[in-house]
Amino acid sequence: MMMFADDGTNDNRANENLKSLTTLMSDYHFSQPPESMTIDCYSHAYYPCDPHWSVTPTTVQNLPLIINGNGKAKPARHRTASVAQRRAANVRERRRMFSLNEAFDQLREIVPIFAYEKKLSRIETLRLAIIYIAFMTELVLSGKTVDEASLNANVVLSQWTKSCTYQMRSSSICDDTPTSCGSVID
DNA sequence: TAGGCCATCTGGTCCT
DNA sequence: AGGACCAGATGGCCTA
Repeated sequence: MMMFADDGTNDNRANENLKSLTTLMSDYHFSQPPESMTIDCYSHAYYPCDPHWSVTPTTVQNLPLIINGNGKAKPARHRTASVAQRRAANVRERRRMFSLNEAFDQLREIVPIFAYEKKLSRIETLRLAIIYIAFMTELVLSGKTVDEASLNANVVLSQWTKSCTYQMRSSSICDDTPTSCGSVID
């Protein structure tokens, strides 16, 4: 369920998201739950009523035990969130994801791409960043002088990213590790 | 039309 | 108790 209007282009998505977020910060706007849902259900229509959530506080005496990572049993946490609290959590989550996407945008500006006319997806950005870091590390460890490195780095890096982005697009050469692209410093 | 990508909602867990 | 973080689920949009 899309809560926001989506113009369908990546170029405008960030601005649209920013506007949507700004709107949400000042005036919550949520779709209403279907009439078929009970009052105890939250606005999200995908989920049925969860007995572990309640709009009214209750005791924890009758809650089921859950086993945590240490193998210890403890009472399931009874969430006594109101609809307003759940919606506030949704807003926080949207804000968090917006922040995450901002960081991805910053990373896209840093990672060099020469042959990629399309905006890098998040996973492509991460993979290319990993490879880029490996490349620069290898450059430093190669023992070349600063002048040699600066003289050759752009050329080598350009050729390398052209190859890598092309192959990344057509298949998944960089799926595994940075070393899968091989050494680029000779 | 299938698959990839993304935004969003949600509940669980951990931390303060 | 509440917030941050995370992963699963879902639906919309876009592209090959």
